[in-house]
Amino acid sequence: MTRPIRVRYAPSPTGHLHIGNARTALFNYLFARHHNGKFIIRIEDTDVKRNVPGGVENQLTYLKWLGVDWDESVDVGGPFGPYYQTQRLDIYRKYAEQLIAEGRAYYCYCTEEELEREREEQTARGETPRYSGKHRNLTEEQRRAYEAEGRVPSIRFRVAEGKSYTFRDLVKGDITFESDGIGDFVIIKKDGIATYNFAVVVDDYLMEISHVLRGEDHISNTPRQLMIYEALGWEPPHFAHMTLIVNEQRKKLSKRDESIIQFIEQYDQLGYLPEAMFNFIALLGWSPEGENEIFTRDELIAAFDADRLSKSPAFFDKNKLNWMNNHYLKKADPARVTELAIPHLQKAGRIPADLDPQKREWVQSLVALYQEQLNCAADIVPLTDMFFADEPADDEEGRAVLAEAHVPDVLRAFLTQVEQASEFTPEAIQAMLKSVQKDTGYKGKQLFMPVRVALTGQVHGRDLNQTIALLGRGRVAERLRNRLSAFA
RNA sequence: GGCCCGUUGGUCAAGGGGUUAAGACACCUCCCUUUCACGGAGGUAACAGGGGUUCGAAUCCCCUACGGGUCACCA
Repeated sequence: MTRPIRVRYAPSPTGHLHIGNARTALFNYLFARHHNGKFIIRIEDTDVKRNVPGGVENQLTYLKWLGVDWDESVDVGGPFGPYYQTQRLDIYRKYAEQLIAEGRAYYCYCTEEELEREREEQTARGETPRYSGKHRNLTEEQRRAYEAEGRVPSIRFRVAEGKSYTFRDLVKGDITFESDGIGDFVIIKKDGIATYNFAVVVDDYLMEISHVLRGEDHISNTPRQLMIYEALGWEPPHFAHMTLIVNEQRKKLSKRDESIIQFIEQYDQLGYLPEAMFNFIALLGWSPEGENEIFTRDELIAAFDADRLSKSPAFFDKNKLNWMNNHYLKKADPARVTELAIPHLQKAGRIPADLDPQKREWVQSLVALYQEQLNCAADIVPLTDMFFADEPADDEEGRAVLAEAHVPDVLRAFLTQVEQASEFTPEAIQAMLKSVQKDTGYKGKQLFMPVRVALTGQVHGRDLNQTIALLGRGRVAERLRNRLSAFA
């Protein structure tokens, strides 16, 4: 308990940084930083077939993007390396052999097909599928016979009978498993590579990990790991199993789930802010004391407390994420938001790939005008449709406004002002509308709505003076004329 | 199916024997605003069900229901 705090995030490089993994990494990071401990990233690449090229880089890149940093890993090294499990194979083998020598593990020559058949039979009988222990006590002679057949063994851990294993989970409290529910499990695969349950124990021990914070889906792995700690005579770390993140169907977020964007990279591409993602993810399965929900990274480090980890599943509420990102976006420097928005406008073909200074300034003003409405930078495209369309697209409410009898009078008076204007700034436009009010006698909604809808097609929108200024005199005059001729 | 875990407003989510049962999102009302937003102030609304234990249960225990996780030579 008094040993130094060392925690780790141990992803398998099977894909891009997933929201659930990011959460695990984040909580480990917060825990480490809160306690002035070390945060380690270890790559669990023992399933060689599933490793994908670039998987490690993507994980690290987007962790950095989120604002997470680490003390030891594959890129920065550290005193407990190597940090790729496939570079630690000899270590696992050594401990596996030790277990064999002590009778705690044994060679198993069963083939894939034999095991499969066994499982099917058990399932058919309504039993829990589990290894029968067939090769538990092979004689030396039997072993030689299998070897002669050319069969390659795996190594299985010999699970004790009639024992129970209890651990104190920092989130769930005491959890107990009976060993009888667990069959002898493989620790070294036929290909000579350690399985997850074995490698994780050896590494966590050798890397002096003090606390294991991981997803609740690992609870049922814990007794197996406890058995290995026991067999090797090692003291296990403290465990904390965090609730899963679920979708609106209350199911664990799966990578195939279409309803929720799953990867951090995608949020980056859509123009979500890293500090908003950090804040949002930190609240997934954890809650701070007090009422505030907006936190900087340092505030979260200061506030983080594993005792406040939630027991019930965390729902990934994209509405709330949007609200939170919007909150950060509103406060962000307009220049920064503009940089985020530009690629989206370019991709949509709204603005040229290389912007001249004048156009750039216009885009900056456009983004600034819409900044407080953006849930993410990509929203700029649909929100500004009417600046780029030939004609504004009228919605239903807009059509109702235009049907009012006084509309042509207002538009005509405003057109006159526009044609005579010497400048076209928001201030000038405000003055023009004031004149229209004087000339026509219409004010308030009666005045503004016809102008707004005539120019934008909608009753909702941003500040009218600025909208008109950004539209530009030419387009404004043209739209007004088109509207008026439609009335005629 | 076995084993494990969970269940507080429409949605998240605090609270772990005595509370007017927080707060956020959404929604509604009002204020600000000559339009639209932003912002501000209010409001509606919850302890899955049944048994215990207790002077007292959302909180502790048991059962039921529902939801989830896991049962690999994946991690």
